[in-house]
Amino acid sequence: MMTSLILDHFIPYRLSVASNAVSTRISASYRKRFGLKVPEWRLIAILAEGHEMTPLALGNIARIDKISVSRAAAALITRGLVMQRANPGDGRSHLLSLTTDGASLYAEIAPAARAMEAELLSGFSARERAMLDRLLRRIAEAAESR
Amino acid sequence: MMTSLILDHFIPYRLSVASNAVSTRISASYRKRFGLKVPEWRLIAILAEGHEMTPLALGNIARIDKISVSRAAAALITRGLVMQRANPGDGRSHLLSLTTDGASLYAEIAPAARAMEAELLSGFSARERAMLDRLLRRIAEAAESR
DNA sequence: TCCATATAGTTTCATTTGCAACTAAATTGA
DNA sequence: TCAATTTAGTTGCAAATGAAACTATATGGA
Repeated sequence: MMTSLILDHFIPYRLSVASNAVSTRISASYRKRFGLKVPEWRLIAILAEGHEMTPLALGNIARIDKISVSRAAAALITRGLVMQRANPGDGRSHLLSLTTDGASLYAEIAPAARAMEAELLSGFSARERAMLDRLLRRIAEAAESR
Repeated sequence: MMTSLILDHFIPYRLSVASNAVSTRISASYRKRFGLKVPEWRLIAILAEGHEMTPLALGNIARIDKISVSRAAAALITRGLVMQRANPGDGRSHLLSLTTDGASLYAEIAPAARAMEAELLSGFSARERAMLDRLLRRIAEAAESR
């Protein structure tokens, strides 16, 4: 295929193409198999660690803005996957955690997610995976600073 | 910051975070300084190579679906940055190219884009940049296949 | 204490995006 | 040759996203 010189080695473009390709495949799978959107899946994955958490804390960890956290949390609560209780330390927010249904769903999704990742990275050596992980962290950090 | 174990080293997540961070910064800049959305910028960058091209060809190179190509091209034509002529080989499509205004705009944006990329990658060695480029290509290819 | 300001989270509204249906031209094959 | 199918591109409509306004609580300082 023909390629545009400037775009072709332009890292922001490469990043976008790679991210879209990966995200399209994986999010379609979350959606089809479990009825979850990406932000919902992220909240579940974080809450699965077992710590109660406010929407704000969740958003910070998941890198999701507060509006999306609010919507994702509302959807998960409606589905009975997440529950909330009053936050004793701050009346403006609630503490969120997984229900047993949420935990069961996570137990199903997590292996599927790992399998998809493994398939995606099947051509990569352990060194290459680690390198990719580190480079992505660094570039995200650089982009977020300032 | 606290991190979620499974998410933290999950490559699709890292990819999404990095891409969003980079894209947010860069696209805000395209938008503010030149009034261009990302797909519009991509079409311009490709057409700046000098070859007339159908929307289909543009979309394939830019990795943009045909609807977005159509909308981006329409916006660029309205702004007088891109022109079209009948495609002698196929009456269903047109051949697109930059106008002189489009070329001038590109001449302004390209250095700005390169500068932003340079800033973003200022902490990366040449080897690391090349590695990132290659790893991103490979993972996109893996995600797109099948 | 109590007012002013800041923060957490939600809701509303406008914009963006994406799918599906559509038009028009090209291709295939009987 | 001409009907059936495929392909290029656009448009209309519905869903998703994001910004700004809003509610409720918390915090900081006179």
